[in-house]
Amino acid sequence: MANQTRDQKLEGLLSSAAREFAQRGYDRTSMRDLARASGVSLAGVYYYVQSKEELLFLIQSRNFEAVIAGMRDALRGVTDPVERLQRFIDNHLDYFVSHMAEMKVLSREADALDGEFLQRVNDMKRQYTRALMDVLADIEKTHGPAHANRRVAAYSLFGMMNWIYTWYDPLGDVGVELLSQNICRLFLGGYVGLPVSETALSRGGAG
Amino acid sequence: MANQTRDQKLEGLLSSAAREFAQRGYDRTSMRDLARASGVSLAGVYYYVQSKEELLFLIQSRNFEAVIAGMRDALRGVTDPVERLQRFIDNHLDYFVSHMAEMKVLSREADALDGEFLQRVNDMKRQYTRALMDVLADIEKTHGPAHANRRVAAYSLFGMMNWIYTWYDPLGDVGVELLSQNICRLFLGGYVGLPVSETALSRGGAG
DNA sequence: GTTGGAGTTGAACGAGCGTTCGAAGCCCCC
DNA sequence: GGGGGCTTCGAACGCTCGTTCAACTCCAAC
Repeated sequence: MANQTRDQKLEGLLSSAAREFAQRGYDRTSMRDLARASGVSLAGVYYYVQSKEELLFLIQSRNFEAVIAGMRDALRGVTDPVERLQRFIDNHLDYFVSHMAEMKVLSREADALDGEFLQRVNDMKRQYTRALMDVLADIEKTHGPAHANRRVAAYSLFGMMNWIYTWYDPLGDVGVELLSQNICRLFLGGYVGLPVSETALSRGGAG
Repeated sequence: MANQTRDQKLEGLLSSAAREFAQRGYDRTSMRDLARASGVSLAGVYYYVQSKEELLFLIQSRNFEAVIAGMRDALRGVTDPVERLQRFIDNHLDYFVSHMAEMKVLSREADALDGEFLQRVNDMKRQYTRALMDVLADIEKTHGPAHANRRVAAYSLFGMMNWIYTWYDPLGDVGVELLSQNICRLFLGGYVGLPVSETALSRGGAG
């Protein structure tokens, strides 16, 4: 291994920490585990990072920032609301699948942070959620009334997308393109495109 | 407090443990926290339970069993595939919302278990997933070709439903009936009922 | 009144945790 | 060849963790 700059070494530390956190979970992973995994001594880790919590924060915030920046790029100049949504979903899933460990940590260890760290990540969450809800509002304007509450729909879409950390295998037979297309279609048109007024969809008694 | 049977005390322990695990997370919650929360001494907890891990297992398996049993009850005798799906979703969300702490623990601490404990919970997961996929297969038979891969659709639906532990407030202005109706409609008909063949839904280049 | 088992406890154990720190290694520049 | 700032490290600190166990209380049965 040739010499690396300080930033490069921090990057490497973050990346192997993300892998460890994703595999064992944040709390079950010790700083000694991280040291071993990244080939530094235990004390050496603290030269790059002030605390274990900061390590988690850096993983979460850097990747969330990248997702948001990618989303803004992907939507820039696109005016058709449906295409905007499609790009939102594509960006999210592309980034998720190609940064599985980091995004698993971001999704699963959401409330392992405290104080200002937590606040800053939550700010990004609000920002990102707002962006999706704005896209949904545009879609409603052009494609008629929605079949569901906008906020419920937004969180449901995030649920579909983020839940993949529990089951999706990037090396399996479902490629990320198919995954993205499937989720996009599911969200926009449903599993079988059943009209909302369908009798069976009304709730209440069994009759 | 009147005298309680051993089973009732275990039940109470499990219930306050679920609350603590849901709030602080399994790993960050100590046996001393649980003792304090359930009004027993630290050693007293071990009279009812063999280990912290067994405590987590009992929370997960008992509630998962209840969800599965409720689902079988809800589907019994119902033949219309769409209504079967609706009841599957209703049962899942009703139970989830009325047992938020337990279900949050079940959803989030999925891989904190080891060995046989993990295996037994995973068996239930397979069983439950299989049941949903069978319902989806029935729907395809009666309502034409699906707009998405069946496995992806099943996991997406679980994602929508389980993700609620990150955002849903049972005391907020979205009641569980509305939530269930929304998710059911979203899954079956999509957000705005867009036909799958819609040009904007085809993927590929930006053009 | 004594016995015995169920329920409960305080105190302790060894282990592992996150973090710190003084000292050593390294390498470029004078 | 020697000074000086990055970088790395072994060793330790204080603390909390999950778990154990002998001893205690309580109360129904005899």
